[in-house]
Amino acid sequence: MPPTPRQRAREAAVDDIKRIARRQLAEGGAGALSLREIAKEMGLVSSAVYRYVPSRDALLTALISDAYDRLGATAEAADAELERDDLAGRWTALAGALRDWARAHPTDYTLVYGPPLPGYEAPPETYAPAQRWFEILIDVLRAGSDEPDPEDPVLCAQLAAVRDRRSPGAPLGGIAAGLAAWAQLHGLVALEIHGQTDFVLGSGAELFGHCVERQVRELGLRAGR
Amino acid sequence: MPPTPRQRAREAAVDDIKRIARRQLAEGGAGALSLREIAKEMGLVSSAVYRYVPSRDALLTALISDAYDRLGATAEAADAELERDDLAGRWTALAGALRDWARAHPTDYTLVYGPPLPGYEAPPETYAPAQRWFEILIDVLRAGSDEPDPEDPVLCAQLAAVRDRRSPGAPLGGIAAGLAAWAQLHGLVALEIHGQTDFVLGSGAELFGHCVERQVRELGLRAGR
DNA sequence: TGTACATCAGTGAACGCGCGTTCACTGATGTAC
DNA sequence: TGTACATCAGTGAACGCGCGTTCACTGATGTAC
Repeated sequence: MPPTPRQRAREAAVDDIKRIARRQLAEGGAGALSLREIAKEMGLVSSAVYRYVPSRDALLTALISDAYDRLGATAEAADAELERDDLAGRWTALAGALRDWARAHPTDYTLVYGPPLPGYEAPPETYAPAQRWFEILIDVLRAGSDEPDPEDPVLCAQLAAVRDRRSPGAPLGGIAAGLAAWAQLHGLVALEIHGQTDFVLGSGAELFGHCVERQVRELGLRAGR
Repeated sequence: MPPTPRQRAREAAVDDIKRIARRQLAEGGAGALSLREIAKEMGLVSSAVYRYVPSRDALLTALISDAYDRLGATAEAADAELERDDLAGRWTALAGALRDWARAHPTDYTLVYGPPLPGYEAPPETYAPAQRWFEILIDVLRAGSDEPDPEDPVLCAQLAAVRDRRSPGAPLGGIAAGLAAWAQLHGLVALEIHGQTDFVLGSGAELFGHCVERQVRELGLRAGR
């Protein structure tokens, strides 16, 4: 059954609310999210938003959950365009998708990977979508690399736990190198969207590309065919 | 001339204000910094804080500037304990100082490297202290590494500019590797204090140590003597 | 096709709250002669 | 050493503001018979 006009209007209103809310977050941080201001911008009286959103906190939760979802979807779309065995291409695409998405939506990136919002506890239902980008990364890593296993026994135990949960059979050295690369990608992206690479280099694109190339080489990821 | 009792009392009051302010930031983010609340905690009437601090924004500026200063001082202290030619040791110490300081003062770390505070523009006088940690890093890197120069001519031009400003004569491959390592350290620290590595590994210490060891090897940093 | 009723969107007033900042003031602490 | 004056810390009241949320309401849109 198709949605009734009322349902469509309702969904459109909720989308409007979220759109304005995201803009508020982008412009003024979490403290700037204001239901009253949203109502005003929509030409509604302040209490009317409560027809669409139960509370300010619930709206924030929805926005965070959406952000996870969008990053995951972007990553999956980028990954799906490539041959399964083109590991180098897939890694490069995933890294690029992360950077592009973060630059296009810095606020959402900060919601997902940045400092946790004070007084806000992520509800359990956001855990699974939170990990989609990471899942694909681990999937690509499954090919392994020829890095030697780390010596630290504590680290090896931690890595073994990650491996057993996500990627049985992969060598520990590869997992370690993958996590190291993951942290590097995050560092590059975070520094760039916070303006630190601009300050040092003028543009973050080239250093990012360079690092991704090195990662592909170091992780032993091969192009398919 | 020694400070008069009044001056000492004044400085103590300012320190109290900053201490409480830092706690507020840690507990509730930038939005939670409240002059009224500070006054209340000090047993003062709300207008009395204006004897010590001209405005909320000025207090915030002072806190950020303090944070840069403290990180710089911590790094310098860690670096000073080692022989000048013990490059491997100095790099490891700098990395460890960054991580320890960030873990001990996550709010200050976020002020320095995190998302810029909305509506807040860093005043020019904070630029210089902002770079102290980075300066030492570049200083250690001066020894260079045997990484080949990057191929991307745009990146090479950017790296050359950094080199000419900070470290004349260093090979471009070494600068690139140094910046890549810098981003990785930042990524590891940021992910850890935001709870992401805990989620994946349980503890970030071991992966951090592993990565720093690899960096020292890759950057070709030698122990002195 | 028409009518009775339920659902829902939106209104307008009000609640209590905490905020940054100003201002005229009191009284204590310092300084100059 | 004592006195006159300036500096400074702290008070208390007030300003105007925006916020989240509740509640009883009106009127339009849908649904069941």
